[in-house]
Amino acid sequence: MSSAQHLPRSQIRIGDLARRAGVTVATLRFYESRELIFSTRTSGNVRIYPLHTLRRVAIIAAGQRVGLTLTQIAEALADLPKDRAPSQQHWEELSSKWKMLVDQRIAQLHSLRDSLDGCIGCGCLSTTKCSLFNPQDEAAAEGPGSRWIRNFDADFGPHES
Amino acid sequence: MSSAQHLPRSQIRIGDLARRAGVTVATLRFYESRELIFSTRTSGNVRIYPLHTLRRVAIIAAGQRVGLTLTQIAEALADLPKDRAPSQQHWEELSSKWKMLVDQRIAQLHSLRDSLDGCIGCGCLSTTKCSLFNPQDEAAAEGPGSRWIRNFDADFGPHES
DNA sequence: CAACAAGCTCTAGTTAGCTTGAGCTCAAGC
DNA sequence: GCTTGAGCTCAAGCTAACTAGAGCTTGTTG
Repeated sequence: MSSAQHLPRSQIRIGDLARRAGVTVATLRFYESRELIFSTRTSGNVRIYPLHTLRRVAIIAAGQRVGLTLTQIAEALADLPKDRAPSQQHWEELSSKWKMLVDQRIAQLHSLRDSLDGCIGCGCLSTTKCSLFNPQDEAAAEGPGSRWIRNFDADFGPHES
Repeated sequence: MSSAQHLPRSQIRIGDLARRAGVTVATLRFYESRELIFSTRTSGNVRIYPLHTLRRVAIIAAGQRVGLTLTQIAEALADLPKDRAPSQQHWEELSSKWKMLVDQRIAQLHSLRDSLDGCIGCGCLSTTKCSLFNPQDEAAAEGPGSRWIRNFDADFGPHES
């Protein structure tokens, strides 16, 4: 089971896929368990991936870069054919969608930056007055670890400390 | 231990703090365990926070919005006085630093978007030519290949701030 | 034929940021 | 004097995306 001499060029075993895709074999098995990629097995139960899985893994990485969770990526990938490389049209749809998400995220960060800008001179940090603490851009809480600001319902009261 | 009649206005119990800050009491206790906020105790072991803790919590939320981890936020907060509200200068320093981080992040997203832009018209999905997919694939030849995606976010960290 | 590399499954651990729940105390009100 | 509500501690659980390790199989090679 070492070098893939007997495999058609269009197929690849997990170790080679991992090396070429730049992830670990464990990650690939994990992706497979999450149904992001698919394999067949040899008689000896060894995973065999179609070569274009390489592309799928690349798309997964791209999706993560965009800020999507694996679940969201899985949904996107579900629209792609499992048995061959995605067509140009497939990819165009996906990448335009993702581009829009990046654009949105950029816009959010711009408004966050503006808030910080405003705050620098201000320093009030008032939950009622300060734009930093009153974002109008309802945000997609992104990943674990980064909750978006929540609504501060009250101000600091009549007697600011 | 119900309504805070007997507390000075400058102090606040955890329940009220939670309500006014828009987080749960559990979260506040968690923040305290992480040394992001501090309390004294009554004879009955009840936490008493200085009122300006409200501001500290607001700053924590702002830091999260910027994309910092609680550890990074704790470092930033360590420069603020524990016993009173931060001065305007404190806040100016903090918010300018954070603004720079947001700017960096925006720049990163811009380059990501440019990659996607390039990819949309291209559709090649070529692992050799496409700037978005450019792992060390295909030219699988070892050697200093393209650094890619996965290290993209790596330098948004606390390293020296 | 034995060694060894590559694969396999399954379970558990990691980090971050909380959340949930059990079980207990304390002070006030009816 | 008992219920109620707010608090307390400690422990465990959760989600995401993996990582690590034990223990076993498979298949090629010297």
